[in-house]
Amino acid sequence: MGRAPCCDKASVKKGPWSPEEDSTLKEYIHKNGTGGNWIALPHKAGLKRCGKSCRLRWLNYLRPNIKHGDFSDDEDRIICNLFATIGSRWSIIAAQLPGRTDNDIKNYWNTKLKKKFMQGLQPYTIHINHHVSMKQQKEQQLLFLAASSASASASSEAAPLSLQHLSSPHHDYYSRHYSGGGGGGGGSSYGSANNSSTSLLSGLLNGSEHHQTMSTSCLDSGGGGVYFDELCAAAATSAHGQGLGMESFVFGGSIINLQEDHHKALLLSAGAGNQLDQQYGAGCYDEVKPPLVSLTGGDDGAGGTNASSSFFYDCSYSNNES
DNA sequence: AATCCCGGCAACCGCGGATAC
DNA sequence: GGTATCCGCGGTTGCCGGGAT
Repeated sequence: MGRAPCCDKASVKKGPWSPEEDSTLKEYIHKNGTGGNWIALPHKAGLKRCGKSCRLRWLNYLRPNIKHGDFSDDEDRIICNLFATIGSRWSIIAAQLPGRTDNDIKNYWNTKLKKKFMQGLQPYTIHINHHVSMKQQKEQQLLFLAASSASASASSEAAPLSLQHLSSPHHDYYSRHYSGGGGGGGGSSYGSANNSSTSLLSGLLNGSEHHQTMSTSCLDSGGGGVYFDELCAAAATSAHGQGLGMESFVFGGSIINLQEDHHKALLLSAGAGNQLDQQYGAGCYDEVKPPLVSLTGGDDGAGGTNASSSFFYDCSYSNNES
């Protein structure tokens, strides 16, 4: 059975909003609020519009403190970083940019920023070597995009600061345990994408071809924002072969031994991501035996922790130019 | 000057998830 | 637990204006 339409399409007006409609909607919401029901709102306000249309108009144009156009370099950087981390989650990206709407950012990305971003992009291919679910394939595509985007940034003059560190890695093979702040509030897939992209990023920057089996454990406590810088810091540090010993990592001032304190490490990584903001360059990783790569992600420290998903890939990635 | 093409952007559509009943 | 409804999101469409021919 199909879903009932939210309004009578024959009797609602479509197309661009007139100034009169704008002021009617604005006045109504200022006086009465949205009432928590967008479907009923146009009727109450005396508008011949669909509730969804009213909602969109209000959120994107009429509500206070909306900014349009003139994206700053900082905003560009944030958008690029977040896109590389979580993909086209425009609402999450918009949440990091006060006054910007998801639609605005989406349009800006599609029309301008993407081209800027893709300049200098190296062609890479990821080969999935065994059957994976559709969801996993989707994530894999996201990882590819994230890795590609990050690679492009690393070679661009306008590269995000965090990514400018990513060059000439010292080791022949990276197989590490990353811990960084991930995407809070969004669920497991963000954590997966974040951290796997970090791994792929290291690999892509490292050389022409690698084969890994990746086990991605995702921790997410449903907290606040997305902190790609932490991932970059972790990736940057590992790319330069810095940090403490290979058996341990620093997190929030504590030295964590991964072999002995694995569970604690996971909890910490999920709950202390924000501390990496203060310890920007402190990479958090541990070397494990190839071909197993264990990746953990977390959020920005808000709320509790729960393990939300775990899955495996067997994939290789190669630089098509080599 | 007229036409075509293209980029930018506002708005719509359809889907998935959340919630109410 | 099942169904209906609403909300929010991301993808897509289509209009409009400006530049090129």
